[in-house]
Amino acid sequence: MSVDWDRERFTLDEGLSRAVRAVFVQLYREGLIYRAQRMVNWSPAIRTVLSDLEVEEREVKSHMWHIAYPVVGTDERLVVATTRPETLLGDSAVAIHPEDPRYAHLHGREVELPLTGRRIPIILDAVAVDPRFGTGALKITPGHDFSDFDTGRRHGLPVISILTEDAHLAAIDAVPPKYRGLERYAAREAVVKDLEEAGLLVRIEDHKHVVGHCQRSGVVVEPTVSLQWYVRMKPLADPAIAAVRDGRTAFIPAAWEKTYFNWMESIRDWCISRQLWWGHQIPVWYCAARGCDGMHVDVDPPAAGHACPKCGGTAWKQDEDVLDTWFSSGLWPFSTLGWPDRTQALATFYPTTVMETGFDIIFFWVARMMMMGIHFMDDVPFKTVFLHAMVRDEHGKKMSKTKGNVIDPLELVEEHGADALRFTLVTMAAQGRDVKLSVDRVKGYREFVNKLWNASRYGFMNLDGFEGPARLDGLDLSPADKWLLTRLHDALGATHRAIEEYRFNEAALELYQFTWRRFCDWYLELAKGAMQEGGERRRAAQNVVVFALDRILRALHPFMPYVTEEIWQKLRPMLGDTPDSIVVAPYPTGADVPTFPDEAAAMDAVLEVIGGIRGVRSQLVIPPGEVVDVTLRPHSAETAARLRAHADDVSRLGRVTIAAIDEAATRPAGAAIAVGTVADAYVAVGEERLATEVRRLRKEHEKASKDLDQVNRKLANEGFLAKAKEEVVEAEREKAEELAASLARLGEALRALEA
RNA sequence: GGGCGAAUAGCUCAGCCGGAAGAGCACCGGUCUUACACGCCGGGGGUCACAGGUUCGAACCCUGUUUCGCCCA
Repeated sequence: MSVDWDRERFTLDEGLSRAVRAVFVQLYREGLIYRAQRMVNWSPAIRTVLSDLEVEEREVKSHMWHIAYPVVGTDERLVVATTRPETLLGDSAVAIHPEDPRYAHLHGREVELPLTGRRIPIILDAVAVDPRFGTGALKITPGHDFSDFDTGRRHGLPVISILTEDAHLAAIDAVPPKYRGLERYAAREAVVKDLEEAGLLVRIEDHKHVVGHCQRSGVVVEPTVSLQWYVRMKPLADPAIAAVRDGRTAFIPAAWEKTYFNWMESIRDWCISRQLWWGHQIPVWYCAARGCDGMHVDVDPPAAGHACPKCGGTAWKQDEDVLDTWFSSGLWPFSTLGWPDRTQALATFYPTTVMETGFDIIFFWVARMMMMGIHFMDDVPFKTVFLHAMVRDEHGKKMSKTKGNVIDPLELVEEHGADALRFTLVTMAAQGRDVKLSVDRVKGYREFVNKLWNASRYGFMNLDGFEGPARLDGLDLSPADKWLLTRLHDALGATHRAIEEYRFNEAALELYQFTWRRFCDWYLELAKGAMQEGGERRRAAQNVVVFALDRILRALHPFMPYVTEEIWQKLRPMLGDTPDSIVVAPYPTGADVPTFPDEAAAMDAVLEVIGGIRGVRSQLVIPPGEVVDVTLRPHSAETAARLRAHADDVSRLGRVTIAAIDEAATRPAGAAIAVGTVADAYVAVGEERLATEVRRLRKEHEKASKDLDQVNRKLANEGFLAKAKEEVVEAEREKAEELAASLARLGEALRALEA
């Protein structure tokens, strides 16, 4: 799968722009777009309104100022608590709870608004006022607070906007001249100072509260009343909810569907106009005649001489605002394919298959594509939404420039390589979890890249005289070859399945384990024998190496693109007919790799014996340079035959000389005993090491004994025998037999040594 | 305040339909064996946050608690 760059698009391209206008006009005509005067989030930094989603709530340490408002006609003072003292200049009322006995006598009275000389009413409001919170009295500033705006509407209070669009105090009657032109925080200081001097500041408390910040600029958002365009969301959201509920679109990981539902079901209308200089200008033209509110809403501007339906005027002025960028992004799945024209591309590619993106824009983008796609195309925009993990810093924090905790991927690439970084990200991106990027792991996987390179190098070094193309038929494949091919088949199958299920980390780890643990650690070591031997054995090993490398490289390519392409290009001459680049080579599924289950199992037995010998050597501290005698005692004639066939491999990889392979062999003097499930190995370590060997065997004996007890307890449990699945019981029985046999031989070995 | 998720080896993380715990790094011992010391061989290390429950059997399912993270108000 690769990118079709011919289809690269920018949302401000002409075609997409036409789609945006067409959508706006249709939604307007359907009554789904409307214009309204409301309280909005205003960013004084970039001087535009923001949608709810663009506002980031953050907890900030601030203060709660308690301010006394003198009650008109009495000596009393009504104390209100506020986090924004400067906004008192725009207060329209003070609210108390109608049933609060403390204030019952104040019903119907007025207070004098400090610093202004204005009088404002005391109103009764059971919705906004919680008598248990603070002083039970609340200043109402409908021009600068969401909740106060609603309260103001309930009581018909005037809305006073005291701030300019860059959050300075405005030159209006409500604002005393001395404060005009002050920035909002400077105004706060001035107001607090003046209140204190006037004796109206009762006290200041420390207070933590949540404040909206502009996502883009970081400044505190200013709630402001203004006239904006909105999309009515519910009629669009309902079908989009249904589409996910009935499985027409599925989220992976599925847990995100909850997030989607949660938001969609409590969706609010979307403010789409923005006061920015760039973007899609709103396709609405207003009649320029004074006092006329005629409008022209269309894909194209009014033609010359087009008369206003209300006043007959012919002068028009387009709305200066532009649309929220997500408005055009929401059309992406069909606007990029030529909509509103019914193009061939649209017919071919819509609905699309997979949408891959970050969970942080499920609301911004995914949900809106769903809504717009269903509304305008009558079908979902994609069948699957795959949400990848998000890379966080080592402490799990979201990286951000303002926090300064960004790990620059280019630096990591510089240090460890692009392949290592990509592979690390894939292995760490388990479904539903975020990635805490660990540099140590990148280092670790860089070594994997290096390992692959060296393994290939070894392969090429042994290919002199090899003609190609690599093939598996007509060869005298050794058990080691067959073992490798069988394991390759399984690994590729497991990898392929994992990819199909979007478990990319499992796919990558499967290939890592196979490549390093099986291909490099075992097969290439085993193949050294064949390579040295020459003849047919060498020819078989060469073919298998080339065949396996080709599959490994192709399978790893999506995870380590550079090194795999580099090596693969060197391999190509030995592969016969291939595409020019690994990028377009078919992805291996393992289906075409032959398997030999019996030989593979036989080989595993041989590997177990080698492992046993190595374990004894290492634990008794016999240096690798020291080649020692070993006598093998297979537990069956079958194993005996296998070990004879692989005697060379056993001696080379175990660094031993095989003295005998005999089912009736007994321990020679001075030998340690590697007890295995298929064979025991008597390793000549010398009398001086036997004391250590006794300790080692005792430990093994103890462990086997403990394991056996556990299994036996299970098998003695009637509930287990009655209710567990048959194959589980059978597996436990086999385990018990194996352990009992090992235990017996370990006991025998110990007695022999202790005698 | 509501919702979602996490807690597993010293660190970073896997662990599928419930059958007795895995990787990478780090650590310890041995080793420059003719692809690779960025390597090879071997080893130690876990009360799966806590408390209950369901089950023959729980890291996994249920309930509660604690801590942390994210989203929404």
